[in-house]
Amino acid sequence: MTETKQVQAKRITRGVLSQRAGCNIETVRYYERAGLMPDPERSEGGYRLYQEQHVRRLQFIRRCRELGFTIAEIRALLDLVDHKDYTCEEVRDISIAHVEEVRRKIEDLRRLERTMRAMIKECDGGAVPECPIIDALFDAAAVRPG
Amino acid sequence: MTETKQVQAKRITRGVLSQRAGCNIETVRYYERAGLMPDPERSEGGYRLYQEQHVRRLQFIRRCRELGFTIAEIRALLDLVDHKDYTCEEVRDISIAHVEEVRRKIEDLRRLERTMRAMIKECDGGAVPECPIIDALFDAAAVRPG
DNA sequence: TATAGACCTTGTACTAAATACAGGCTCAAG
DNA sequence: CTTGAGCCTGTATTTAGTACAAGGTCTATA
Repeated sequence: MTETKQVQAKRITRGVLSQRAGCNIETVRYYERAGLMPDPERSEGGYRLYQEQHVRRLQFIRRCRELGFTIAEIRALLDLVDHKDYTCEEVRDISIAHVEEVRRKIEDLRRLERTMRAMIKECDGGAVPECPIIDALFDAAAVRPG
Repeated sequence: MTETKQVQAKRITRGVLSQRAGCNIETVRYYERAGLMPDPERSEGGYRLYQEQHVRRLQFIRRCRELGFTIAEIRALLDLVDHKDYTCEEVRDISIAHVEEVRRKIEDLRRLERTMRAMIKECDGGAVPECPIIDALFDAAAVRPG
C-alpha cells in the first residue's frame, strides 16, 4: 500500500539530465525538436520534468552518436525499439551498413594521409619562399598520383 | 608590337571556371564570400570575368579541400602564397598539423569500427525482438570497453 | 534586327549536429 | 520575501557548400 507511493519516481530537470548523459543542455532540446527525445511532462511553471527512462534514452542516443550514427539512423533504431516490433536482423542490417560506411571513411582518410606524407617528405622545411608542398598543390599530377 | 595585343588574355565566365576546377558553379561564389577567391573583373552587364590564374587558384583550393584542409587552413596557405613572404617551414608546419589531425581521425574511426564489429559479432541476426546490439547501446559498459 | 534560350546576377533558404545567446520566467534556499 | 541559479522560448551561428526564384545579359540564328 505505502509501497506504491514510495515508488513515485522523482523527476529530473533538463540540466541534470544533460549532465547525466554528458552532453550540453541545449542538445536535449535539439534532440526533442529532432524527434529523438519525447515531449516530457512539465511543471506548473513549464519546466521539463524527465524520468530515469529518459536518462537511459539520452545515453543511448549519445552512444550512437559517438559511434558515428547519424540522427536519422538513430531515429530508425529508436523507432524499432519504441514500437517493440524490431527483429535482431533489422538492427544488424543498420549496424552493418554503418560499419561499412565507417570502413570507407577510414580508407579515404588513409589515402589522404599517404598523399600528405608524400608531399611533406619532399619538403626540407627550409626558410626559403619556395615550397614543394605549395608546388604540389598547384600541380594536379602531384596530388592525384593514381 | 602586335604581340602585346595577341597576348591579351581571354576572359572566363563563372560557369566555365567551375567546370575547369570540377566544382559546382555556386561553390565559386561561396569561395568569393569566404575570401579565398578574389572579386574578379566584371563585364558591362555585371558578369564575372576570370583569367587563367583564377583557374589555377580554384584548382589549388579544390585540391586542398580534397586533402581535407578546412577553409580556414586554405585561407592561411593562400595568405602565405599571396604575400609571397612564406617560407617552406611555415607551409610544412601547417601540413604536418593537418596530417596529424587526419591520423587522429583515422584512429577514432578504427576504434569505432572495432566496437561496432564486436557488437555485430554478438548478434546472430535472428528474427526475434531481442538484440544484443540494442542491449549494448543501452549499456555503457558494452560500448566503452576501455 | 529580333528573339530564343543558355547563361549569369542577386539574395535567400537549406543541409547536419549541435552550440550560444538574449530577455524573461520559475524554483528553491535562506 | 528576496536572491540567484536554473529554466523557458526564439533566434543566430557554425562548416562547406547546394539550391532556387526572379530577373538581367549574351550570343547565335532566323
